[in-house]
Amino acid sequence: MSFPSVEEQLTVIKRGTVEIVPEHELIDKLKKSIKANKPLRIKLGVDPTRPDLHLGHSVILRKLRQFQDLGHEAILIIGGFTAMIGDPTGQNKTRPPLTPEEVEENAQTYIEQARKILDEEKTTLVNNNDWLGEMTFMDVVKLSSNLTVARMIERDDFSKRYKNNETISLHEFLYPLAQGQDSVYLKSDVELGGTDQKFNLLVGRDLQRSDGQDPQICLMMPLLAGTDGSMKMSKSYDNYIGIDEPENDLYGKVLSIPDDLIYSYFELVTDVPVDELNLIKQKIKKDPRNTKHDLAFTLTRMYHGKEAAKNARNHFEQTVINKNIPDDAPVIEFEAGSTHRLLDIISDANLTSSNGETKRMMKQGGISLEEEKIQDPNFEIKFEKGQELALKVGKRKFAKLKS
RNA sequence: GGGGGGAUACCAAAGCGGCCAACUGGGGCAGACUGUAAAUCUGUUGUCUUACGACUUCGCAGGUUCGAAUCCUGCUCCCCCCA
Repeated sequence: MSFPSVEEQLTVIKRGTVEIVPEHELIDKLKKSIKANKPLRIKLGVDPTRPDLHLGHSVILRKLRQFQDLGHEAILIIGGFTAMIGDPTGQNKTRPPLTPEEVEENAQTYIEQARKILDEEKTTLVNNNDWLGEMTFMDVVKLSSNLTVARMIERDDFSKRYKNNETISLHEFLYPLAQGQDSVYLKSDVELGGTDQKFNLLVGRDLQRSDGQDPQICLMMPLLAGTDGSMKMSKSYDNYIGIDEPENDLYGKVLSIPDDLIYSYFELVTDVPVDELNLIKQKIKKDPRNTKHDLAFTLTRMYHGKEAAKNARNHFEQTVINKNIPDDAPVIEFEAGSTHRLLDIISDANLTSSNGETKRMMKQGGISLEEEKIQDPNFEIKFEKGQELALKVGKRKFAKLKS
């Protein structure tokens, strides 16, 4: 196996990266790796608490993938043990610990989704419960003597919670230690993480050093902004775009991001080659509309393939721009000659959550049949043979009524 | 160990015996507008009902009262202060 030059590798590695601590050590490691023809061990720990991966997660997974493509060894740690503690990072509450069964289940879901991004063949998968779970209380005591309380409460999240009189459970202090111990155990060369992980990543360096190892490089990626454009993408803010999302939703959601996020999305979550990024920057200025469509297309293509991406674009143009009923709308069949209240049809098809909501939407003009707004809650349809009516509920729900 | 405070709809947070299905903000939904599923503006936001109205909801279980989210008792959980 041969590696690309240090220069070439750095170009890939630094794409979108916020900080490399310290960069010169990374260069040394890369040089040594080339010389010895030995891959670097790249560590990424994931928390199996939230099994739905979104583009925010993909930032870091893609970085790991890039390392794989450069020939390095990707080690994906499922935090089976650490999930039982719960990462305090960015939390203002103590997280409820998970049971081992939940961890196992979530880990499976995680891997299934991560395989869309990683090269599965070349990924070493481990569970930190295998070694952290074996440690004795004495081991933990020794390990924790490496850190001080002062240093722990320096951390933003802890000090904020402390000031606000919010609970900090003692075991939360152990999280960074556990994560750092992973690095010691795995002898990692590089650990990836979001900028919010800096503290945890640095602890790994400390612990490795005190174990006599060459400390790992910490590589921080930015937190991807969510569809609202201000907060980081997160399921709990409901501003996320899932990688499992159906193509039409994926496409549409990407289009809903604010314009000034377009570039960072290209940089962080697409497979567009590095040397095309500058071109894209120009394009955004000239033609934000189409560039954003390109972004939506690229992402849909990455997760669903080219064909699906074309369909999604088509679907968006049809439904959102032209406000038409899409071809793939679900079909509801009725007996010819029967009469039904529109209200009941909508309820039976679960297109709204209650009759009250349906009536409200009717009143507000959100329900239309064959492009005609229906505002009478008692509106009835008498079905004739061979009839096909297009029903639109709100802006995103459609159905075809057939008899 | 001692003292104090709190639990309200998706979230935050008012209400503190009838006018409360419950102020307000966020979020959601809808309409207008737009290159957009963005921004903005407007409306709306327990269930059933065309409507009148009925029913369920304010941590849990009881009680007082013509009437309780509001008062009393017990329980569960959370937080703070002192030690």
